[in-house]
Amino acid sequence: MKVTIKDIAREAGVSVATVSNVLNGKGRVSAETAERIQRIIAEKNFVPSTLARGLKNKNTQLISVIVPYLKRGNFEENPFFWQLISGVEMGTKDHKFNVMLTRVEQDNDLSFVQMHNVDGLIVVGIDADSELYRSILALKIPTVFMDSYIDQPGLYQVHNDDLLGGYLGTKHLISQGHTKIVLVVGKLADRGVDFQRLLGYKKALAEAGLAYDARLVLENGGSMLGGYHAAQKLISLPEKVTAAFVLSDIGAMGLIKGLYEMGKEVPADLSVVGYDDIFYSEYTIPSLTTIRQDIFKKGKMAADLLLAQINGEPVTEKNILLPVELKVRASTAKIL
Amino acid sequence: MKVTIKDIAREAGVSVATVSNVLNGKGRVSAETAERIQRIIAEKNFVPSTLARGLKNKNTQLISVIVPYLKRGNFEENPFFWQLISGVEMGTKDHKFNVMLTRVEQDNDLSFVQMHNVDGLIVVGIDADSELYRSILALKIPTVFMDSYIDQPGLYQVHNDDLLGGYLGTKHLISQGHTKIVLVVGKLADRGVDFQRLLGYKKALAEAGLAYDARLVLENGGSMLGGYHAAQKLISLPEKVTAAFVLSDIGAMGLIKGLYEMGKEVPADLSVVGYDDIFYSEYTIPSLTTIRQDIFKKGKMAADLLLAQINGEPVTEKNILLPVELKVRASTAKIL
DNA sequence: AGTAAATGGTTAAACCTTTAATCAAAACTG
DNA sequence: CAGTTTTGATTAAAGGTTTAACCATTTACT
Repeated sequence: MKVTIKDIAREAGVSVATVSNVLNGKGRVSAETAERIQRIIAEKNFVPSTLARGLKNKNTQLISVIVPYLKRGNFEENPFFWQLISGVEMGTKDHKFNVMLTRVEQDNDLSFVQMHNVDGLIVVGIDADSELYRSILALKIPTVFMDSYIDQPGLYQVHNDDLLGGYLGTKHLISQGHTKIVLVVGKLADRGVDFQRLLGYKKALAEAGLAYDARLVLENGGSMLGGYHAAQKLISLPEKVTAAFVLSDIGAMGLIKGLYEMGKEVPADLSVVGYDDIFYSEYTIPSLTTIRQDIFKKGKMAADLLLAQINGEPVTEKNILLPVELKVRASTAKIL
Repeated sequence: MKVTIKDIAREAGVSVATVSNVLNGKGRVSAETAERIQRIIAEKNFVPSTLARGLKNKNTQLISVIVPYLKRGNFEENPFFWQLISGVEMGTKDHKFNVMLTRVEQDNDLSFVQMHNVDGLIVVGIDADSELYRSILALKIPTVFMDSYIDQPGLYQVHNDDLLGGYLGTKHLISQGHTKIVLVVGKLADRGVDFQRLLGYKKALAEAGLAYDARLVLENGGSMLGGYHAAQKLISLPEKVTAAFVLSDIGAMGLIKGLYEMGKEVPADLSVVGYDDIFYSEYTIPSLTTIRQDIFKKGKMAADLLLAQINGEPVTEKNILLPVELKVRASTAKIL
C-alpha cells in the first residue's frame, strides 16, 4: 500500500532510525549509506507522513487562515480576501507548509486547530473586543493578525498604512477643489482599519482648514450593495457634496453604479476615490482612482512572519506597516 | 499541556479504551460512565487529535481543492474560483471536514496528499491529457472533477450545462438580430468547458441558418487583460461584427473596457454577453448580460459528492449536470 | 601496544488513538 | 445451584515517525 519508512529501511538494509536520520540530516550516517537511502526514497517515491511526524514533533506544516464570519457573499465578493490568501499560500509554499482555509462562524468554533494540530494562524480583520479574539489568544499558538490594529504589545501584526491611505485619498480630492467630501465606511468603530483611515481623512481636512462633519460619514458601505445604497443616502444629504471617498473598491463600484442609475455621472457630477486597488479598479468605467495596497504582498508578509514565529527565528519587527500609494485614474476630476 | 485522551481517562477513572469508545459510540459502556466521560470531555475541552486518529484509521477529515497552475493573477482575479472554493468549504463544514487550498505548479507536485493523508480531492478544470491528471489518478484516492469533461466512465464529475450555456447566449444575440457574432474563448481545445460552449454556439448558429466562421473565434480572452486585448482583435476583423459572446465575465469586462477606450459603446455599437454571472456583473456599467451558473452551489455539490465517495455511500449519479440560465441585462440590445 | 576518541550504526521508547481480544462480574437460564 | 449469556470494562498491539541512549568498530594518539 503506502510506502513507509520501514519499507525504505528494509530495502536499504538499515534500521528505520538511520533512514529517519538521513531524512532529517541528523545523527551520523556515512555518505554512501545516505546516498543509497536517498536513491531508494526517490525510487519508491516515499513521502514521510506528516501525521506520524506531527504526533512525535508537535508540528504539522499546516497553517490556517481564519476569516471571521461575514455574511455570505460579502466574503466571496471581495477579491481582497482572496488576494490575501493567495499571498499567504505563496509565502508558505516554498517552506513546504500548507494552508487550510477556515471560515469561523458565530459559534467561534476553533476546534479544528487542536484537531489538526495546526502550527499557526493568520487572522484577518478581527475585533480585539470579540469573543473570537479571546479564543484565539487562549490557543497560545503562533499567530499573525492582519488589519486588526490590536493595541497590545508583543503581538505579530501586519497592516498597511491605513492612516496614510485615508490621508492621501482625502488630500487628493481636496487638491482638486472638493470641500464637501463624503466618507463611506464599512463599520465605524473606535479602532480598526476604517478608524485609522478616518483619522487620515480628518487629518487631511484639518490641514486644509476644512471642518469635519460627522454627517458626511456614511456607514455600511463596505460591500457592493452597501455602496449602492450609499448612493441614495449621499444624494439625499442636505448639503451638496462633490466627492466621495469609499473605503473599499467594491463599495466604490456599488456607489458609482447607484449614482449612474440616478443619472449622476462620475466624475462629472461626483468624484469617487476607492480603496484597495483590486484587479477590477483599472477596468471599471470610469477606471477607479484608489488607494493601492499590495494585498498579495501583505499576505506573503504575514506568512513569512508566521513561519519565523513558528520556527522560533528572531524577527526585527513584529509590527509591520506596509506602504500605500495613491493611484489616480479617471473617477476623480477637478471641480469646476 | 494539550489535554489528551489519557487525561480524560485518568480523571474519569477508566481506561483510555473506554473513553475512545464513548468518543466513537462503539463498544459497550454504561450510561452513567458515558455521561461522566462526556462531561469531563466538555469540561476539559478535549478534542481528539486527528493526527493520532489518522495514523490508525487512515482518514484525516481533510480534503484538498486543487487548482491547476495558472499564471499569477489570473487565479486571484477570477471570483469564479473563490466562489467555488467557498461553496466547497460550506459543503464540508457541516461534516467536520476541513479544506486545504493547494495551488499545484508546473512541477505537478502532489506530495502534500501523501504527507497530510488527505482524504479526498476536488480538482477544478483539468485537462485529461495532462501529466497532472495522470498523477491525480495514480493517487487512487476519492476525487471529484469539476469543469473538466473527462471522457471516462466511473469518474465523479460536476459540470454546469455548458453546451446549453453556449447555446442560450448565442441564441439571445441572434434573437436580437445579430448575425456576425464573435466568440471570445480562453483556450480552444477539443474538449473541456470552452469546447462545450463552442458546441452550443455552433448549434445556435446552425439552427438560425447562419454559417460558422472560425475566424470569429478569438482565443486567449479568458482573463481581464485577455478580454481587453480581444477588443483590438475584434475591431480589426475584416467583417463588421455587431456582437461578442465572451466566455467569462471578467473577459467581458476587459473587452468592454477595451472597446470603450477605442470609442465604442456597449451595447450601442456592440452587444456583449458574458459567462458566469459573478458578483460584479450586475454592477458594471452597463450591467452585463450573461449566462448564470450557480458557482457556489457547484462547489457545494462537489463537496457533497466527494464526501459521499469518501464515506462509501452510494450515489445515484456520479456525473452531475447543473442548470444554467440566461440573465438579460444592459450590455445587449436589438440591432438597428 | 594500549587507550581514547570518532564513526556509523541500532534499540527502544514515545507521541495519541483505535480496536480486537480478553476478562470479571452480574444477570439470566432451567 | 451450576452453567450460560450479557454487561461493562481492560489490555495490548498497531499505525509511522523521531530521538535519546547505547554499542561495536575503526582510527588516532603517545
